Amino acid sequence: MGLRERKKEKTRLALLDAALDLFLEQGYETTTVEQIAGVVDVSSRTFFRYFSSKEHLALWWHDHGEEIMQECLRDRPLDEPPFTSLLHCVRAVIADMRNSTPEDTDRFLKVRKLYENNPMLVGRAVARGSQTELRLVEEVARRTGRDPATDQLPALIVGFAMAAMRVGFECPGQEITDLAELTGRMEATLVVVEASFRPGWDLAA
Amino acid sequence: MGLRERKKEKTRLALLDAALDLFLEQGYETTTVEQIAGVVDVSSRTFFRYFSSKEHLALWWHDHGEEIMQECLRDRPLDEPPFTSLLHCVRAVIADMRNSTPEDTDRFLKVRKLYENNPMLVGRAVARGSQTELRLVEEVARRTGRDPATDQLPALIVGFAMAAMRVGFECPGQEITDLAELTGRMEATLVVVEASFRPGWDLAA
DNA sequence: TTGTCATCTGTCACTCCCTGACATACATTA
DNA sequence: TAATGTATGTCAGGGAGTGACAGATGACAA
Repeated sequence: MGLRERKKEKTRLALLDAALDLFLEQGYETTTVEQIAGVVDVSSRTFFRYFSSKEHLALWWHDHGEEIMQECLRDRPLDEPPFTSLLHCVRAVIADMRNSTPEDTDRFLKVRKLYENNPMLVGRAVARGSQTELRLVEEVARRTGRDPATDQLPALIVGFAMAAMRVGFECPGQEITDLAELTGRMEATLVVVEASFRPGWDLAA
Repeated sequence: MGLRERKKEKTRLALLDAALDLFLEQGYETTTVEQIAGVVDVSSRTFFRYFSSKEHLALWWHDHGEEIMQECLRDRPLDEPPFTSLLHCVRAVIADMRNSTPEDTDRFLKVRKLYENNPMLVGRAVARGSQTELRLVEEVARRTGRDPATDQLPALIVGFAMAAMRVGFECPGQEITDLAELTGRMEATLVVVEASFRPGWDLAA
């Protein structure tokens, strides 16, 4: 990896960290792009070359998680019930969080705190991930031989799985200072979810 | 109702209709507030006095639906399982759509079409409704004697119910020109949802 | 009818988000 | 070291959204 790429990555992470800290200090809305760029000593224009929008920063982990889910889904056996597959994908996201660097660990916790302070950001994450969600629906439909145009079940399966992941990640109203605590809660949520559905519901006629 | 209020309501609806038509004709992003205001012959400043944002227009039905859900939940018997209560609330929203004026009927169909063309707007709706969703979680927790801070079940219950409503309303990839078709699909989705959960899951220990 | 009062509206000026274009500075590679 | 490609800063500008102020228009009482 050349000097150029190293510098880019460094700037990218510096922007991300500066933004997360400012968001938590003085609020998401009141923090301007100019401020964030100022901390890292780059121009606002450069900021937008690294992150397509201010939102993009706050939704950093979400983008990453969606990639993992898509990859993971492709690797699941075809005869596995689709909802089970998706919960495996959520667990893959959790595993990735567990295997992350200490720096990324801090970022996960900060993002969670940010979501707690700004619940609307969760919705913005849904908005940003709408394309991915559609692709997941397509994939689930393909794997189960269903037509997503006339059959809402694939959309329901994906919708429920994503809702489960969000609820697990948010942990509203709790002081969470440890990644293990966060991932533990996410796991616990998945266990509750698994016990909530009727066996075979995601393969119903 | 005085002339003043009638004029206001007229302007409000004119803005809404002009916006929906423009959104469907030339796209949501490319339509400017100035254009919408221009059609109705008011200033952009006045537009923002009627709708707090451009998004607010597109999310008109969503705001309305959330109000109904909150009211409805309060009227449900306390001994009813919470998820069942919420599905009743969704049905109250559907009933309201069925009882709406022909003008509102057109608007429902246009909004649905708009969501189909711009899936990210669904997420924006989630973002806008995040406060309401939190209140629903609080209410479900209160009614079931749970602590939303340590117990994710209330959040899951609400998350699943809202996901069900969204999936039913979206009807991705389908030509829908009739309100009865739309409400029928939403009902059908709810029936699928009701059959998917294990009895008593929303009261689990 | 008229005058007063409340409210609605338009204009203006402003901040912030975000983008395209262009010139410059820098890293890479030969 | 020279040539090339990429990253950055500056500048200009559009669109969303807001605060302040003045003028227009309904509401209402005398």
